[in-house]
Amino acid sequence: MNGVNDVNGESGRRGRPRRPETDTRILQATVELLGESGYGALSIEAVAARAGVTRPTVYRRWPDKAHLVVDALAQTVPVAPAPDSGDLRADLHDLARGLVDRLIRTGLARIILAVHADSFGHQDLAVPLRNLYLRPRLETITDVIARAVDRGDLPPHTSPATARDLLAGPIFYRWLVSGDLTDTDVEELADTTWRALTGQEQGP
Amino acid sequence: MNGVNDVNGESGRRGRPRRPETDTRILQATVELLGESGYGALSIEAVAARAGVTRPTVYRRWPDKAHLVVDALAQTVPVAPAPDSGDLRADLHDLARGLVDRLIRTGLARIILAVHADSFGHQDLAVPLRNLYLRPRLETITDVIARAVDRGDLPPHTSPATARDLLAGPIFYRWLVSGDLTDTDVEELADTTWRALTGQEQGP
Amino acid sequence: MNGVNDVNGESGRRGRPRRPETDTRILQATVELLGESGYGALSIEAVAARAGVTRPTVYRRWPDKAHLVVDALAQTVPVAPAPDSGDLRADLHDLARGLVDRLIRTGLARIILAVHADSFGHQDLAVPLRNLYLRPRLETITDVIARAVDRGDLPPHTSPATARDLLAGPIFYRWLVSGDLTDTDVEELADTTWRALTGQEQGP
Amino acid sequence: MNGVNDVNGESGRRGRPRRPETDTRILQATVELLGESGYGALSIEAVAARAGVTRPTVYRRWPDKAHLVVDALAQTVPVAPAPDSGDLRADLHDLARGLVDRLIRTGLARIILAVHADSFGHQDLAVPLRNLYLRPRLETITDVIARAVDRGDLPPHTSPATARDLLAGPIFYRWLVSGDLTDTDVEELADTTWRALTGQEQGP
DNA sequence: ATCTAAGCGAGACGGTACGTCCTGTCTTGAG
DNA sequence: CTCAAGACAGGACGTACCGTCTCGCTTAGAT
Repeated sequence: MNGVNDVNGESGRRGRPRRPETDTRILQATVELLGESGYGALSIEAVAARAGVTRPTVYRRWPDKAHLVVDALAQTVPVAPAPDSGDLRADLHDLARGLVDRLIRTGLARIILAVHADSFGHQDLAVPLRNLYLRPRLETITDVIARAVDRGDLPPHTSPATARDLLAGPIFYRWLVSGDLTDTDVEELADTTWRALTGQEQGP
Repeated sequence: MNGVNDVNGESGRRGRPRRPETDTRILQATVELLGESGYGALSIEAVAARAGVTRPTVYRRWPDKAHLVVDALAQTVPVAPAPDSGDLRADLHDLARGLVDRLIRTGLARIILAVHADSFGHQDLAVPLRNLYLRPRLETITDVIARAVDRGDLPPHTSPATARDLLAGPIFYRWLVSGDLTDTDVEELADTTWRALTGQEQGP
Repeated sequence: MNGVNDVNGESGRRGRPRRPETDTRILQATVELLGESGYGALSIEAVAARAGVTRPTVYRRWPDKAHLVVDALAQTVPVAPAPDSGDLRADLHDLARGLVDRLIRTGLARIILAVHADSFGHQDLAVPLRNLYLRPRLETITDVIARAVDRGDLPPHTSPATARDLLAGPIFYRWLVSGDLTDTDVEELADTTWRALTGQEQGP
Repeated sequence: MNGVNDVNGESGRRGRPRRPETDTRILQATVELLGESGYGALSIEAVAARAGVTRPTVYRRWPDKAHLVVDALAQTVPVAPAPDSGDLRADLHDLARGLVDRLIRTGLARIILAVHADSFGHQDLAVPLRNLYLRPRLETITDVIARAVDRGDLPPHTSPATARDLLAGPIFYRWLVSGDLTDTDVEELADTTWRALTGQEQGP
């Protein structure tokens, strides 16, 4: 639960304790620099300088750039609360807008993509990324679906995971291949997913 | 149509002409190294060495790693032919399997993701990536949809682009968040999309 | 007499003739750039660019930087006329001032030093440098001495070459080790040499 | 006294200390390569390779080739002891032979000339060159002169600096313009200088 | 109160790669 | 044959980071 960083892992209590402020400053610097220049251009050197810390101090806590970034994302990006208006269609639109506003428009999606691309095949990175970062955020969506099933707004055999992929997948894919995403696009895609899930008369 | 690399662009034919073989060797080396170690770890240095060429020779043709990789992808990854069995469901399954077999299982998807993450905000890179690489490959999917609409297998107001996002989006999204993709997953997601498009009784 | 450069040496009259203007422009550019940034920083590339010519055109005429510079110096730096006032002391002062004004103060001495340092051991360079550049300039001095011997102002066994070294050597040496040379220094050194040659009462 | 290189200069003793061996190895390699191919052809790259060190390690200590070479000369070329036979004429011959044997015949003079040519106008280079390298070596000569004045072998108003220039200047000048120097030349020039200083019957 | 282990800033170090510049040679097409 | 243009192999430039290491100093809990 406490990230990739050991934070005085089980072993240690002897010796001078780490200043907790140092952790914060490094993560803060990481987030700032990610926002300014992206994952590829991020260097440990720059993070350390921005945090007013030396490189070894960073390496004492995180083994490399990727692990550092995962922690920075996990501890910095807030998990949005799951919408619960009682109306599935409204909730889906809410979720869709949330994805766009909090991930795509802020540039976060780009960073996460880069970390993902870097992490494939590195289990020590991909696993924490999924557990720390993704899981709680994905659950926001599956919770909404599960509640709709409970309410009877969706058929009982509806798979929350598949429904989630049906909502978020097309949005990210559209963004990826077109490079842009208008509000109308998002509305339309959310509606299409809602119709697909509920079996309303066809679109798109 | 001739890539990011100028290939003796408009300017003329004066001076010693470029050896066309050199282009090929560099792109070939790029593809090989991408496959071996991914986009992040790719260095121009290594590409040049593998191609039996000096670094300046590479820089004469492509301004940086990203542009080089875009060209390498565009000229190397084959565009799969659009399936045309006459049966939409079969075609969709075919397309879905194709995405997985040719992009995800080969590691290409990971590379494309990395290039994308690098390219956002760099129009000189993102635009060629979309025009040279993505567009022809996306058309394979929209062609299948358009033909199904013509045949009357899909409602006439069906948007090929949206249908495309509905098919490919969930697959990539699932792969992204779970890190893996079984054949069953793919079948199920393709079926869900088919049902959503045709309005068959609901899943998933 | 025609320098290191072949200037359509004996062999050629067939084919398109060389534009003589090109020779001039290249030498001119060389002298300018030498003055601006010295011998070490001079590049054939820059010479060609300044002369509005391509690199191979330069290489067709001179095999390398050193040969080019020797020719540029020989054809550009004027040979000062030998002073002949009838008074040896005045002539020596004149020569000394000339060395300082035309070589040291203009930066030429520095360039010649660099070429010399580069040329040692390269006979194909050192020989033309001495024959084309140095010899005519050294003769200005030995001529003055020889005339003074003829006039009886100096003992008949005076060696013009040694006398020359006794005049010019200390001046250059002083400049070399102190980095600067005041008018008084020069006067004093010239006087010392005059006294040494004529056997006047001792200094310095 | 400690060269152009900081050698953990005033700033302090924090951080991992430099291996002193590294300094030595780099200077050693510099001297060797200077001897093999001269100043112009010397590259930091080659020095680093020969010293078994990487380029950045060299640049950490010296800003460029010229500074490196100045230190290499200063720390490597021994200062010859001043001759003190009690006989001025013998001492002058001794000094002259020393100049030729230790500077000209070893190729050192050529290197020093090249550094000088490079250093003019660069005070940060010319000043250390004079202070570290030249000054102690020039003093060998002026000491001899000063002692001769004390002994009464030279007139009391004799300027040691001028006398020094009168001895060394002609020798270097002769070497420079003729490219060679026989033992007889040197003897003759030293004698000429001795006569000039003491006012013996004239030569040359 | 001392001991001892760790944190930490500082900076050296061997490396790899960067992107640029220049060298000297070559290949083409035009004059 | 000249010449402009420009490709090419090669080599060096000076810089930026990497990840590791060795210092001296500081900060604490354990003794």
